[in-house]
Amino acid sequence: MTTEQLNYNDMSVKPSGMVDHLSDAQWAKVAPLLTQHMHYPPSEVISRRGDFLDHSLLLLDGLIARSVPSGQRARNTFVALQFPGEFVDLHAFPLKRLDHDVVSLADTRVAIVAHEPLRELLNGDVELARKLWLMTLVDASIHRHWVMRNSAMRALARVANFLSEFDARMSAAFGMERQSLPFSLRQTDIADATGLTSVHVSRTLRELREHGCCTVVGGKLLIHDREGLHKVGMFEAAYLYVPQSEMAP
Amino acid sequence: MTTEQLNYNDMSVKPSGMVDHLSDAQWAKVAPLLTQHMHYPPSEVISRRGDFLDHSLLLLDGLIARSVPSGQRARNTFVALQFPGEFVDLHAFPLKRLDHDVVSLADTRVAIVAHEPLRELLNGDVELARKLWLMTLVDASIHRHWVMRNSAMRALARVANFLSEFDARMSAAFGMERQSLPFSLRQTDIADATGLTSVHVSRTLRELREHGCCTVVGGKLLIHDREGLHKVGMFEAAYLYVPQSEMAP
DNA sequence: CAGCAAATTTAACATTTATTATGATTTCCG
DNA sequence: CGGAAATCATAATAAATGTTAAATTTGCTG
Repeated sequence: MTTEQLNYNDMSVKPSGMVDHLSDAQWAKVAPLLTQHMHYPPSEVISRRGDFLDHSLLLLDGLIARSVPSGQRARNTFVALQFPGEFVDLHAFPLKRLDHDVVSLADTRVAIVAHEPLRELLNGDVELARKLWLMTLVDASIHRHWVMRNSAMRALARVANFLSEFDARMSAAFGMERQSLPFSLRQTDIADATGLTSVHVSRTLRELREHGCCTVVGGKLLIHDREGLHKVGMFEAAYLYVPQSEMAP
Repeated sequence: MTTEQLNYNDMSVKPSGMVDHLSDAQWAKVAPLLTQHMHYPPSEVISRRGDFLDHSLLLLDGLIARSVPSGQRARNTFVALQFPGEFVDLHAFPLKRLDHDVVSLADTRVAIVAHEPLRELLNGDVELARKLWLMTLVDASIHRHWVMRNSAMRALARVANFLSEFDARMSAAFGMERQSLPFSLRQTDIADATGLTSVHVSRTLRELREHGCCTVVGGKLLIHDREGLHKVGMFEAAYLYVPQSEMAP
């Protein structure tokens, strides 16, 4: 569908996105561990809460949610989304036990990193180990932002901020900003991610549309006015710690 | 703010709490780095969002909030609390730049770990480095729980769950469960941590009192019915990854 | 293309939580 | 001990969001 996909098939080329925190030399050490790929259709549970994992996943293409049972409703709550070029559950390497489900939200391709060879690699490369540590800490920074967003922002700003983050992280994954992004989330998924009901998400998206900010339609997110969207959502990207090479195109 | 120089012996006993993830031998390596102590009165800003840190803090006594400007209101939002025996901002070691303020919520003592000697120590001890990585990942797991709590639980369950976590983490810090805990949070602090208004927190605490679960009064949290409190708050402690020695007394 | 299932939109209404304001209580200091 | 400031409690009201249900649209599959 897009040229970016071609790059991901060849693991010798470092994907854009989070793994851009790694130098080319570091990527050259990690890539040989990514021998096995998997493909999932949307809405597949890839790993389950409570599982003890002996491997982690690098997301190559598609979209993944990290999901926990919701406090009171029938739905789930998304505690994180992962975009192409990001590790999905690297925290399972030190932590072992998973505290959330891993669910595909699109046609999704991942590469598997077994923990045993990863341990050996990292034992011999302190700098690389620190980079991987850093990547999990960027995840944590994003978690903190989600706490703020879902605790302290009203629906309109909340959804605008969420979509701004989606846009920014997709831009990092693509290596460029776009006016039209693939968007495989349903409104119930936006609801799960923002702590709103899907009915209210529908109302809120209409508002954003009427504001002239953006439109979600037909599996696409159309950004009409990025600056306006950021303003409504009070969006500032610092918490994403996007690597340098992404910022200067 | 006051400074104290400590000798090596004061830190030779490993505190309870999060650092219990370390073996005694590992603690013996970390303790010599904790030469400088600081003391803060309540409501002091210890580090600021945007700061580039060359050190991290280990909380010895008191309570600390990690706080960000709130999305829309005049208040702040707490994205994390740290308890004695926990590192406050160890993530600043790989990440450098702080994305939140660090604020004392009680009379608070911390030990300072400079990053430079820490780097040298960790370069020579892969296992220890992995343990510190793990500690920051437990923080991240707690962040995810906060996302769920503040996104998907109603006020009563939310506050009950929050107080259950407070109890559980204080128990880990003390090395034992208590019926009466020091509780230096004001109702506005609970509001900042749960994404409610202080007025609604007041109502909610009354409800918990009337349920016979617990009472917050006079700087103390009195647990009348721990099981009932957990039930109202749907609290399950797995996400805290409390080290073994804490669980089996 | 028909027909079905899923997803979205809309409306009416209910509930939860926020806001504002005021009085009561506690805490802190001199 | 007294008085000021902070904190907490409560009430009345407003606003935001949830709930339920039905109509509409979309997308998919045969």
